This record gives sequence, structure tokens and C-alpha cells, in this order.
Amino acid sequence: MPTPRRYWLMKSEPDSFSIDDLARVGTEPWNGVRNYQARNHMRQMKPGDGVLFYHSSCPVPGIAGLATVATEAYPDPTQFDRKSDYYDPKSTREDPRWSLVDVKFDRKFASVLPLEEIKQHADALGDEFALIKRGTRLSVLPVTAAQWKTLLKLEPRA
DNA sequence: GCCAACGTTGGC
DNA sequence: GCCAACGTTGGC
Repeated sequence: MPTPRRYWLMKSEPDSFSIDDLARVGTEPWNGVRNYQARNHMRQMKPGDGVLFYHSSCPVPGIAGLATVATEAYPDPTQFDRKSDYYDPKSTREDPRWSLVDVKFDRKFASVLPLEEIKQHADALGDEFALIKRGTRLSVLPVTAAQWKTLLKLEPRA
């Protein structure tokens, strides 16, 4: 039996990589994640999983569009690159510490679904939803099928 | 720019 | 293994 499709939310600062950037390149290796929980989530991903593309640290933080997981997790090459900001001297090729997946553009929302509005639906989403839980800074987090459905219903139409 | 929350590092 | 210091995230 095939593994059911799962859902995730991935944060990106639009100043460095936005939904428009993803639309332009089509597919992007999600490099630079240096948090174990976020990494572990990426290691669970399967091609075809749904991704909510979230803009963080910007004037209107929120969900900017949809993407799809395009690969299984594989070692993040930037961890071996001495010139990269993401270089990790403690990681080895024999035992890579950091993983990533490729993420493929699906579509851009007509406008960003603001975090502010998402928070107003905490009842439907559940207080434990990491996106709206106070103090959670996780950049890659799981989304349940019910949460996915709820959030897509909130998608701005214009 | 501020600051709360959290993760990581490193001395002991 | 504890915990203080430090760095980072990310909303506001």
C-alpha cells in the first residue's frame, strides 16, 4: 500500500527566497536548514507531499502559495562547501549531518494568507499547531490533512 | 530595532 | 550532565 500523501509548511524569508523566486526557478533544493527538528521532518518527506510556502520576517508574514516535495531527502551539499554560509566543519561525507529535499512550485496565492488571519482560526487548526503556538520558531513543520484543508479554505481569492 | 523564546556550545 | 552565555528566529 502506498504511503498516503502528507503535508508540510516550510518557511522562507522572501528577501532571500520568495514564492516568486520559486515560480521562476521551478524547483529548488531547500538548503541551509540547520535545525535538527526541521531536518528530521525533511527526512520524512516523500515526493508528492504538499507544501505550504510561508513567508517569514517580512511586512506581512503568512502563506504565499503551494509547492510539492519533489525528491526524497538527500545530503545538503552546502554543508561541505567551505565558502558557503551553511558550511558545517563537523559534518562529513561519510556521515552527513544535514539533509534537504527539492521543492517544486505549484501555485502562488492571489495574495498572502496572513498569519494574523490564520491565528483567528486557532479553534479549527488546534492550539498545538506549531505555526501559531507561541515561541515556536521551527522552519519546517508538519501539517495535518485537516489543517491543510482548513488553510486552503482561507486562501484569498483576490 | 526590540525582545521573547528557544537551541547550541563549551567550561566545569 | 549541568547550566550560563551566546546566537538565532521571527513577530511586532
